[in-house]
Amino acid sequence: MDAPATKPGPHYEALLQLLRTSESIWNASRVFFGRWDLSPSQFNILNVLLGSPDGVTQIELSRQLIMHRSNVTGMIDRLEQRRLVTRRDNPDDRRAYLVVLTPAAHKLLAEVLPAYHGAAESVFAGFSRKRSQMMTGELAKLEQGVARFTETLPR
Amino acid sequence: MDAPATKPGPHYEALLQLLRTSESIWNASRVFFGRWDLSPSQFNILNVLLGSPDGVTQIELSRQLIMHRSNVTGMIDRLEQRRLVTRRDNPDDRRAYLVVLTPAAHKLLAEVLPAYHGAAESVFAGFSRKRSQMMTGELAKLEQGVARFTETLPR
DNA sequence: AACAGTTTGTTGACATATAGACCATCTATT
DNA sequence: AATAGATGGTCTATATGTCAACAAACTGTT
Repeated sequence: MDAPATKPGPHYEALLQLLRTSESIWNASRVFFGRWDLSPSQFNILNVLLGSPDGVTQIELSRQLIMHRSNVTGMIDRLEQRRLVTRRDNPDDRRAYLVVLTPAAHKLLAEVLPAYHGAAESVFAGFSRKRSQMMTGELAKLEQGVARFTETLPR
Repeated sequence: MDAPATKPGPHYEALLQLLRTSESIWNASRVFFGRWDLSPSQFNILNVLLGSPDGVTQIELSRQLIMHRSNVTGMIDRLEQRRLVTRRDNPDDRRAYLVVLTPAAHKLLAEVLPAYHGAAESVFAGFSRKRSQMMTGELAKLEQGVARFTETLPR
């Protein structure tokens, strides 16, 4: 008899389903962005940069995308090699760069973004706008629950 | 004027929120499982194996966990080094192993699982059971939408 | 039985991710 | 001004992930 001694319950089920769903979205997005030779993570970086024409420091990118700063180094390296971003010197802080999009990246995003929005619509076919809004609210609340929980953890 | 020409809409918002929420759950789970020196991915493998006492082939693991089979090789390698799983020869198919949990892994999971279920409850504090069930249903439906969409993609 | 096509696991190349150490630089306190 | 502490970016080591190519073994057809 080595069955687990605890019964999962609907909260646990929801958690697993959430992770499963997001994983399938992430995988689908990899195929989707592959048409432009982009990874989902690369797209996310470009997307953040689009909102800040004056440039964003790498540490700021790491915060917005919830990744370690050492990871940003390599991501920006590869995007720079592909001439999609440039590291601009920051006169206010000689430690930090300001990462900005190149014109080529703007052109690329002008093509990708509408397709991405369209893809979202297609995935949510059968969901009313109201239902999506409800879902966003629930997920945001759940995210707060996660944050609350994280603070109770050691380390 | 280089603002994006498309308006996102609530479906798009929900998609982004879903990805954000699941990312924060994943990060929280990394800290959580760290107490037992496990990564979330390692836990997921052990969790699947727990449900199949007769063992699971690596390709089957890759399907259930939605990862490439080449990734399973390394994951099982490391889990085997830590003596949490063993590769058992499969008489019915000499290409494939049957991966099974060691007694040590059973012991570990008996400690981790209740804590994990408890963590799920804590994260979902403020959600009724019914609401979580609703959410599971919505997410499952969304996952189907993703699958449908994926089939429309080239490649 | 022989063959073609498929499937399983491994390998190598690479991208993406964390963590820690390190240096240069910034900030605050004295 | 000097210095102590914090911060930004990089580097190394390692884990996790994809993909393509390969060998061994399986399956179905003839």
